Amino acid sequence: MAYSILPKEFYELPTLDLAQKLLGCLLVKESADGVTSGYIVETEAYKGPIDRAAHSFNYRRTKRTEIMYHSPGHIYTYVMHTHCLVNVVCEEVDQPEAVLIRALEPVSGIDLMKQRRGTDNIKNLTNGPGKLTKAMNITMTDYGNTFYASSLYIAKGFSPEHISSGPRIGIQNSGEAKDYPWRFWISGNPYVSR
DNA sequence: CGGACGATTCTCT
DNA sequence: GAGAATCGTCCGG
Repeated sequence: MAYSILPKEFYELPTLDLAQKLLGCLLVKESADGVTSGYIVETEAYKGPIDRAAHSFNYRRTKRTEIMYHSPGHIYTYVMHTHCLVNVVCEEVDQPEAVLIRALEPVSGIDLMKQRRGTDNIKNLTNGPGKLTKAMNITMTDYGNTFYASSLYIAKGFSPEHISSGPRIGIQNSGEAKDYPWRFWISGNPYVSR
């Protein structure tokens, strides 16, 4: 194992804190055709109970959101249109909050990412939540596993010099929640989605 | 069982 | 900036 996997204790932080602490960490996926990895450069926090933009708003509990009620560090994958999105489950059991991973800076397995994405433009491989899952072959089969004990895991990376924050993206119909500044990214990083 | 609805992306204009 | 692609989940009948 070449990377230092973060232990499950790492995830025992408030959602907004964890969303920022995940920036700079290394997301790694081991699959049959190779290993891909990238630094997390952009995240969004979804605080279910009080957040109209979250699937788990007001403790809404369905088959899909069930995993958010589990312990922190679980993997929540979700199919949106034709794409799969990946989240880190946060907070204690029965507290349905999560952090969406929106963008990565490619580190290894770049040729494989290019092949899966059908482009040679490195900046276009993982600069969006649906793009990075395709580049790394993250699918619904990862749903319910954990980021500290599966073929999809998060390892120690670097500490960003400066973090920016702002409103989240793609949630225009979420009332007052659309203005919450719960999107975080590494300032100046060229792989941020927008 | 049918219909509405996206935490998106790509392709034009 | 607008529109289509396209499909699992969820809810109402």
